Amino acid sequence: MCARLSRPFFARDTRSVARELLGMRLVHLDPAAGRLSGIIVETEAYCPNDAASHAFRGQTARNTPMFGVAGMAYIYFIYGMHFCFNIVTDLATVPAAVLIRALEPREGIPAMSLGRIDGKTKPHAIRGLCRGPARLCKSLWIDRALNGYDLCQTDSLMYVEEEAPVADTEVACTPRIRVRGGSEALDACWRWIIKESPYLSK
DNA sequence: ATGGGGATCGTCT
DNA sequence: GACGATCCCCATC
Repeated sequence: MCARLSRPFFARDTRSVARELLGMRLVHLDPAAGRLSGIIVETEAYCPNDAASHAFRGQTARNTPMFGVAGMAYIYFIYGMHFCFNIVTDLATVPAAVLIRALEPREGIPAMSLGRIDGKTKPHAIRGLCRGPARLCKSLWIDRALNGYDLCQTDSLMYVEEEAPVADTEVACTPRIRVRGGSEALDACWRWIIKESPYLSK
């Protein structure tokens, strides 16, 4: 119980990692907010040689974490106001990552709601706190400061905790949300969900 | 329940 | 200079 997923878990085929992350617990021990966590219910794989991946056209300043070590956070800023959280996978020389798209909120729910209050955004019902990649970042107090953070250090403040595996019968895969890059990238079923979860995006 | 548009800025062409 | 691995609000049905 309470084992943290270690680097070998992430240093594997990206699609397997995306599938097996379902049901695991993402934890952030935020110095100000305290212990925040949720069960992963929706993921997307961004694979090597994937036209929809930020790494597809080579290394740049933004995507540098994807070229780093498996188990690192890759956090990017999008639409001028949102962050999205990925975990780097596969081998160091083959850039790939899993986007975490939705969580079932578990611990620190009052602090999650607090994190959403920025003067513009209204408080959310629990169901909406982590439903979507940008919403879960906001609720878990994840931002630019954690870009490149290693989730696999023994004293890490952000990590994935092992939970009971989710059976194949509870899982489905679909095309990814809002990606570009040609029919192969559009059609590939590289988004994994826990079918009956009420906490999915979209 | 569903759909359109605005917000807002870092990144790459 | 364009646009994005998004979200929220409001209008309409």
